[in-house]
Amino acid sequence: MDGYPRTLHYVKQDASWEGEGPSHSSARNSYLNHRPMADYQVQKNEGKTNLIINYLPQNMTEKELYSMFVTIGPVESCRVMKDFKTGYSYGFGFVNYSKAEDASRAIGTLNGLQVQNKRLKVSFARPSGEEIKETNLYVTNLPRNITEQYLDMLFGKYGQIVQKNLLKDKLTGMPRGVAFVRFDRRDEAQQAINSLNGVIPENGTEPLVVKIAEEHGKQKAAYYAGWQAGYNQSRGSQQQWHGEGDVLAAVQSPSTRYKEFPGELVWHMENF
DNA sequence: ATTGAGCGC
Repeated sequence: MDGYPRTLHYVKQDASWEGEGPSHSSARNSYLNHRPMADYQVQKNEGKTNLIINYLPQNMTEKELYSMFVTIGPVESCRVMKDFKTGYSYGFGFVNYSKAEDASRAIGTLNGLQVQNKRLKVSFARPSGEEIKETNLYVTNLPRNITEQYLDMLFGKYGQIVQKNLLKDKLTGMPRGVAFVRFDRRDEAQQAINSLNGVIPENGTEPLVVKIAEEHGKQKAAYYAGWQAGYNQSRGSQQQWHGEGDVLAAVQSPSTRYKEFPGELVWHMENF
């Protein structure tokens, strides 16, 4: 028990929330007309100043984030989470207000705001702890005729699905039988593993494989993207890399990488 | 073999 009531309330929300364009439907289902919001976000918001901002555009900086949120009120600190070495943004961040009323107002006015190709999600940050780690599941051996609705049916009964991504073949557009399902809490994800791993679904023939998604895969992607950005910048985008060997060799060789990608910064009022 | 980015110093 984390001390928070699990009852869900319903809060009005723009019906057409999407993380990106039509081809990216992963975030869609979590943001239907009435988005469930846990009690602690509705009731116990007195004294809460710290917000988590999801679906930041890839190139949004801390300074830009600050500029956007300081329009509501004084900001104590502001950060975009990035790969430490490359500076590659993980697409989310935190804004801590000086006053709780401003945090509430920021949710009211900035949640759902379209910024470039993304729609920001603004909500109260939770205290970090074990119960909100390892919530993202990697699922394989799904039936090839799988739909998002069926994914919801399969996984939805074990907890609140925050986000899901049904992977499709790039050429044919057909489901690959692979999906990611992110739950709100660790125990929900674990319950889904316990109940569904090794189970053959009604319209399937193979036993599902359900496990915690690897998170270090993204480190490599960040490295790759960060290196590519730096490389293209210094070479005027004229040359291409040819393979992963080239990338790793370049990253590991002595360079000014750390100057080009200073890593994480926290912006405070005194920076302005 | 694992996406885009939902919990950090």
